[in-house]
Amino acid sequence: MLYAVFMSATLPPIPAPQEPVGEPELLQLSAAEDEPCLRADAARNRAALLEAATRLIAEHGAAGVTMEAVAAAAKVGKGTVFRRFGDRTGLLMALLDHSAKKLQADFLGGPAPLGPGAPPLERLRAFGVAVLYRTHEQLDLQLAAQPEPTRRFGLPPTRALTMHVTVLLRQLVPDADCELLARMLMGYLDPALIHHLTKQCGMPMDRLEAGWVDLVARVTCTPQSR
Amino acid sequence: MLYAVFMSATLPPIPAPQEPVGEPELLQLSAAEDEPCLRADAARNRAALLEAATRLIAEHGAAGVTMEAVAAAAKVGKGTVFRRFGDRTGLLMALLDHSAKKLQADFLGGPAPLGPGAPPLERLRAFGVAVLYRTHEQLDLQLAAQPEPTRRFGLPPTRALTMHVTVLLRQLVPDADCELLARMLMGYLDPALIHHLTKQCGMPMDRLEAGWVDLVARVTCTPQSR
DNA sequence: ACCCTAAGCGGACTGCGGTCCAGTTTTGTT
DNA sequence: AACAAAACTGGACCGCAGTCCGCTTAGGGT
Repeated sequence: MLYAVFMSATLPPIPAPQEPVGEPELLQLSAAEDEPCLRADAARNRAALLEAATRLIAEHGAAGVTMEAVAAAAKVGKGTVFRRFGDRTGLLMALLDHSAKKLQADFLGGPAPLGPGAPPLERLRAFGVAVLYRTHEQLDLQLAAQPEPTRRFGLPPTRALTMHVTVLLRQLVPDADCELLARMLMGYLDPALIHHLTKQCGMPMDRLEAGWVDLVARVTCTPQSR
Repeated sequence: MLYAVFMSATLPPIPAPQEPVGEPELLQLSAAEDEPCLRADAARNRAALLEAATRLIAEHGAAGVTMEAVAAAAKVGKGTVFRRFGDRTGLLMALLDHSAKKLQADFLGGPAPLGPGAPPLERLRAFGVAVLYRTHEQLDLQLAAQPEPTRRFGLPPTRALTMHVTVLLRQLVPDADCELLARMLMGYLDPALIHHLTKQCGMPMDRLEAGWVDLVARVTCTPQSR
């Protein structure tokens, strides 16, 4: 289960500080393909680093993942870690990459009700529930991987999800401001919020799930509220 | 305009790491009253620190506010800053304290449509718009003051706002899960989101405002969508 | 006016994220 | 096989948030 992860890449080798674009642009499905084949040794080190990070998380929780520790555990210099992943957040996101890709594949081409084939409303419901549980499973990692507020919404994975929701919404409520609505719905799925509601307020997941369904119903002005 | 700010306190002198409570508890209006009268010198230093911080922000932006720099500018030891404000976030939040208190007073006891006296729906609309613009005015500070994800939702100011929305919602849609709905609506007002939409996507504030009104309409199942 | 104690103070110290660059390895070219 | 450019490496180095602890001082009690 691990090795697939180690081989998939997310970030450009040297992520030049990319200026955010003013216009929402076309869906950038596979945000990867940024790795124009690493040099042999680099690839090896990359895998070693991800493996080390995984081990450290398992042992000391996501909080215990120090860049220096990961470097040491992978028997590699600190600079190498940064060169490969840009920063701490980048490393952690690389660990989430596998599951992110899978989710994306599921709702883009997987079986109904998540994938195409089901009516939009059902897909939207299923989407929220799927994200909800995925996030719940990986809470600590998701939280630790949260970048500084300024970048939170610009990252490829988030944008892909938001875009998907936007598209579904456009089918359901064509004459609303679907971009805003989508952003909003995504807010409900924010890892930090899920953490707060479940861990700090003690809400069970069913309630969050029901909340999502209800929310979708309200936003789309569908009946069946609760 | 400045001095009122410097005199109002927000944080307990030595903020013991408070465990978050499992139960949502009663509205804790004035989250202050935590300062059981500082010693004269301490109060003086506190004011000096806030003033220094304000100056630094004006000169170098919120990003340039280093704890050491603030301490130096206020001619005070670094330890003093931390003792007084707990951490960087605490210091920045103290700077926002004044405007937070004002907002709170406005919707708790101020004139309609924000305060009591207007029907709940109007109040809710007005509330969102008010928060929207307040946040927009202080964007950099608000962003910089954003705590780590784990604490984002537990802080007194946020809780007060959420509670207010919850109460309004209960009047509007009594048999919905108003807590979740409120949390959701608050998500739309997240400083990070506002920053992203306005600064990175170039949306004008009117659109966000319209988005809020529409959102409220949908969530409460009121007509007048758009 | 003096003293005693708790509150406050400051700056040395630690740990981590992130940068830098001189040196090394890989890979394509002739 | 030899070479040169490009890519990668490692660890010294920097700045900042946050901690710690011995010293100072305010201010109530007598």
